[in-house]
Amino acid sequence: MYSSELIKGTLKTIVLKLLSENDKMYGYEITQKVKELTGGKIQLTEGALYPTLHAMEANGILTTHTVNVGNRIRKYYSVTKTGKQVAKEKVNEFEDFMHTMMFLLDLKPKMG
Amino acid sequence: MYSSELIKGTLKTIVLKLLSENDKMYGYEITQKVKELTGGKIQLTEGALYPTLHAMEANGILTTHTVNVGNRIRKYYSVTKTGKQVAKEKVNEFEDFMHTMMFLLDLKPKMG
DNA sequence: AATAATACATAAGAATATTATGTATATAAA
DNA sequence: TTTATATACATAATATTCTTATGTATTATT
Repeated sequence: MYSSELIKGTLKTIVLKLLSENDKMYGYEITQKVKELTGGKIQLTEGALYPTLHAMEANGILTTHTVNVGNRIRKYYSVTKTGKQVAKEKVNEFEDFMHTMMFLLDLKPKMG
Repeated sequence: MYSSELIKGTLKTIVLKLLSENDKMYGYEITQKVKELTGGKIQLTEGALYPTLHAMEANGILTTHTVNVGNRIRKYYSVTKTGKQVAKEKVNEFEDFMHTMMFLLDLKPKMG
């Protein structure tokens, strides 16, 4: 598990990337998939995930449809056309940022 | 310039890395160095930087000495022995995190 | 019967950053 | 010469984002 501050700001990027590759996923499924894919190193909390999903739906980035599975509710999220664009931009921005950070963190001292 | 949420949580890592490679730097110098090294893509704000520096000093990660340059004050920060260890850990953790994120973001869809 | 897993949601509080404001000197431009 | 920009610190109000806690409810496991 990474320190919480490290992961801040990456939640939307992670969720949008996953959703843009799997045409529908529900909240709990997203948490499990991320946990599985990262070997438990990233565990999304519900308190962070659900409000973010709601916000992205309100912003037209995601759409939902609710399904009853037995007696339980399952709310599937999908990226809209706009959402796909946002997902691409987010991922591109993050990759750019990672390169910048790699440069910064590998930086040799510049004396004087 | 990156979206602000993207940079959240990386401030300490950036500052500690820079300070662990340059045995002393002052706040304004740090903002300028980061701006220069990232081609303006990361611009630390004073409102974020100074409180963080103060906190790290209070935690024994940094030490300071103040110098008068002309009639202006300049407060130099240096990493302590503890701080060097923390810097290494922060950078290592970030590199690990970046690899995890690269994997996640390059992820191919797993249908079914 | 009790616990863990599935599945949603929200509220209180903590942490971190943005934006705005303040002080003050030094330099460059109009 | 006065105005704007750069240097250099600091803090307060606000906003954002996350953690932790709480709540409801079903299903599966021990």
